[in-house]
Amino acid sequence: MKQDSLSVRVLKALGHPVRYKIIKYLFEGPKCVCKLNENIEFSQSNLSQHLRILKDAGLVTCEKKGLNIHYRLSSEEVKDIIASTEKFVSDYVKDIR
Amino acid sequence: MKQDSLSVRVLKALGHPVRYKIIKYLFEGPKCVCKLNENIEFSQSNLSQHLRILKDAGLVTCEKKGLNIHYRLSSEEVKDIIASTEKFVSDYVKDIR
DNA sequence: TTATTATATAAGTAAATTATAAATTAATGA
DNA sequence: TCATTAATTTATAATTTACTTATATAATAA
Repeated sequence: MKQDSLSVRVLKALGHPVRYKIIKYLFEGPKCVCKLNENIEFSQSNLSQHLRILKDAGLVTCEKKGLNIHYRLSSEEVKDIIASTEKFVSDYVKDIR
Repeated sequence: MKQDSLSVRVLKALGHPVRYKIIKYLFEGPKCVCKLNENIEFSQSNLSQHLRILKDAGLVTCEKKGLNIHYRLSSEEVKDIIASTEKFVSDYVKDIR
């Protein structure tokens, strides 16, 4: 049941447009916060908080490089979660609204 | 980008302990609401609202059978989303807290 | 037709989440 | 050392979500 609540945390972390976008952007490889910030429509502070949620869920890790901090997917398996979700959506979810 | 927001909706729907539990229970096959209700610690009304969120996300469908309503997974692909999440969690997420 | 059962909806409220702004920390360079 | 830059943390306001209670709907049985 502990396992389940960790899964819920992961899904919840992914279930927000900004965090989803960050994760997909990290598919390309590690990015520093300043780079991520260019793609986010909100404040840098807000980005930082979303990154912490992703980190707490275990989805990303980070590494300091001088003044910058580089974030990356913690595992290639993160991509599988996104892939299965997108597969499901494109096969079964009709675009109502 | 519309595709992405549907994916976010799916992930968000799954990212709640009650809804996650419902989905996993439906792995066994279709269940009527009264049966689902036995496994949920909250009110029937609350269950009903969670079911609507799952339905709006396209994760479940329902069918009336007399007085009862049976819910089922809309697709076997829903299981893949859960499976990839659990795989990730068991491989990479350490059990802090 | 009336009562009963199963489920959904509505309205209200408490709790959680999201975003902003301001303050703080840490690394680097002058 | 002081200033600058990158990022985090803290506080808080705004919004959203979750749950409860009460009410409504729809199918069936009496």
